[in-house]
Amino acid sequence: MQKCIKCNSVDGVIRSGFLRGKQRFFCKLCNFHFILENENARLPQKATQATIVDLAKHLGIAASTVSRALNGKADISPFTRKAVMQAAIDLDYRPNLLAQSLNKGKTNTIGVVIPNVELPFFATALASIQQVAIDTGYRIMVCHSSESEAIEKLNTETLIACRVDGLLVSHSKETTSFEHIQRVLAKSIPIVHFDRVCNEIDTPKVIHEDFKGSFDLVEHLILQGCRKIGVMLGPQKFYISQIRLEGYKAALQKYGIEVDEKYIYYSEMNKNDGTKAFEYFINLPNPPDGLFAMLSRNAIEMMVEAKKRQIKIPEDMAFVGFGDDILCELFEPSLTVFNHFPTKVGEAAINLLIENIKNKNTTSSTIQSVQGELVIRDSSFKGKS
Amino acid sequence: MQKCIKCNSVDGVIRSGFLRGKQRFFCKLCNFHFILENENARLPQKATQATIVDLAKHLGIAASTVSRALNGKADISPFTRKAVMQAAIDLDYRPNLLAQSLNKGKTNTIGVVIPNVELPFFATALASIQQVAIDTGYRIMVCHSSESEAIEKLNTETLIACRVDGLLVSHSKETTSFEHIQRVLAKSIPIVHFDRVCNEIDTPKVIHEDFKGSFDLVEHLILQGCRKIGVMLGPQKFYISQIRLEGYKAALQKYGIEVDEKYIYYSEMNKNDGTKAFEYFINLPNPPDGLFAMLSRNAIEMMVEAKKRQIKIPEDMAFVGFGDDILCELFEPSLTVFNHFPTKVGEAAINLLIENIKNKNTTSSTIQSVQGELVIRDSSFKGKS
DNA sequence: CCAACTATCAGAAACGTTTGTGATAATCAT
DNA sequence: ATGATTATCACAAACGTTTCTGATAGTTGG
Repeated sequence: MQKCIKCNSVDGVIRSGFLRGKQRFFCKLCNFHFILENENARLPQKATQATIVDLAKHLGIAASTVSRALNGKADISPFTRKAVMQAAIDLDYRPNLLAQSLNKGKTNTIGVVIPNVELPFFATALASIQQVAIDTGYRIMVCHSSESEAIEKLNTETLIACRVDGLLVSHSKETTSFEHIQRVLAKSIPIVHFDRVCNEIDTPKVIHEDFKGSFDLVEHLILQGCRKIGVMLGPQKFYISQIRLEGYKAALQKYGIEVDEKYIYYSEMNKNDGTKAFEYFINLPNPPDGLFAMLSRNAIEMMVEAKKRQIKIPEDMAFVGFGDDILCELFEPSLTVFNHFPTKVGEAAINLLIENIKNKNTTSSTIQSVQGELVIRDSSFKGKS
Repeated sequence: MQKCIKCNSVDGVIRSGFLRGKQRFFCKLCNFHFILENENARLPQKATQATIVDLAKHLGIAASTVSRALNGKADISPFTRKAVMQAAIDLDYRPNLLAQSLNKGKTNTIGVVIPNVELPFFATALASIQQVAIDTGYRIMVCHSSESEAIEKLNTETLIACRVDGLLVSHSKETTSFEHIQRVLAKSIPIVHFDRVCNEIDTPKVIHEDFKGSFDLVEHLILQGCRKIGVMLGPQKFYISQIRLEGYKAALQKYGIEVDEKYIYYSEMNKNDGTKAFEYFINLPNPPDGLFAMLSRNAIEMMVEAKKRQIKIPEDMAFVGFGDDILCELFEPSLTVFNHFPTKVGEAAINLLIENIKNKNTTSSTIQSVQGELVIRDSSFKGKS
């Protein structure tokens, strides 16, 4: 029925079970098990990338010697070393980082989880993170969650599956459960939160002055004469929303202004939410004379609406936003903002993480706050100081 | 002198060479070589991450069985499979992607090289690339070159050292030599260029309509009555600069307008180069009545300068730019642009790459052009059509 | 000249997977 | 009951490195 692939005889061949879905045979004559392979399974494979073993064979020496020569270890004669180096160039050898990492137990790679690269804050922070990483010999692997909790969790899994040495995390706006972070901690993988941190878990964090920035902006509005100050926040559960709201309230309290819930507007931080927020505020029985938006983009969207309605800025209505941006500077009127220096935040975060990777003593519960700066511009400045 | 670490005797121990800088000993009694270890070298290591072998030991079966059970292969009894699955949960097992990739010879990872995430075009393109990657089961590893040729080459090396399955490349503005790309090709690693492509090497490319976009913008200016049209480009050697310049010239030619070299300005595409360019143009003996900038950010910088000088836009001077952006839409006057749809470019690029990874038949020299769209706004529209 | 020492290298194990092959006990058919 | 067949698993090799251990030939010193 079936020729034995070893002795070519037909007589002794019997069927012998199924292996991975395929019929298996057994030749009683040569005492050999086999399966019929489909022919094209064994294509030549064209090994394109030279390995250490290739170098070793090429030179007629042991692979271990090649490795030591390449890595500049002792125990190698100058002659051998030179030969190995030359062979590496000739064969265009590149070390396989996968194998190296597997062997060494570390990847020299840092995983970065951010909600959205299209937000200028994260783009800039990311750029600075990458720069520091390069300078310190690390690679980064960036995942963005597109503001989705599910994707954020997926990304975290992926990164720990890739065995990154550490994690830099900024949560999506909809993230409310943090088991994925707990799991990272349980495996004692160093992690640092930045910007959108999670206050329910004890991790090192780098934040900016959310409270102070918010406070300063609102105080500035008050000093410019505003008394009815509206605030546009992100989602209500969102940690940053809460902190910034506290800053807002504190400033009002300092000047004896009562907090009116009607002046607090929560949003999903989507593209045209500023427009919606303005609609809301302007239709209040007693519209605000000052508006503070958590994202400066939203503040600008609101100003666009205000200009459409011939509202004078800043006289009739003043605007301030959180986070600086080229748009804030170039828009007319230019927007008063609290600059939270994304570059500094990124740098602080990765430096803290690298430190934690190196000294395994997991100095957690460090909280670094990056100093920000109030930038007063035309959208709110009425000449008072 | 030195106690043997095996038989604890002192008599038979002699020095025997140096190994990696450390004194080596030999015990003649137990015929054993050894080196003095520093104590803290052998710290417990606290293996935190469970492996397949851990699962196997825990269940008292072979590692291969565990692997097959986890991967849903045949040959596993339902009972065993269930036990393995449960153990995987109990021990919080995560497959080691490094080991998997090393074994399989592929990483399911795509390397992305971009010049700068802070440019809106690349941020948006990157977001769409990541989305497609997730949907198709790939990971991406992003490196940005910060517009530096050296870093770009470094990044390319890193990515091929990580054994990515394919490469998505957009060159830095200063890249003029392409050996690093040649090397990638030599190793037959699939590669796709997008946006800032390299026309000297035969690779699949995804571009947008640089020529047509440029042509349309300039033609639009002409139709609005402009006759002296200045153009602000990137570096002269930069491929995109050349193509867009050709579109500019073609439009002038179509309407019988002579090309004047004085109206061509090259820049480094830095932050305030728009301001410098405007200084240049406005100080010409015969200043332009229309300005076309290769980056819309630069166009807006020029408009800021123009407004400072009370120049009426678009009556006295009209502006257009390449690439759309929220800033273009919100700035006043809003900027006429050629939208080149970064999302589409990113999607097309990664789809093309994945196709090339799967069918190894390297269908190179494919050039896909993503259709763009002229968006006419206030900065140039004078009522004529 | 011989023991002690040195420089240089080879071999093997390990990192965590996947997969090809062989082995065993149980089941089936006659 | 016995030989054919099946289901299930174990074992080992392989991926490309690094590193530990041991082996060899050569060198030194008295």
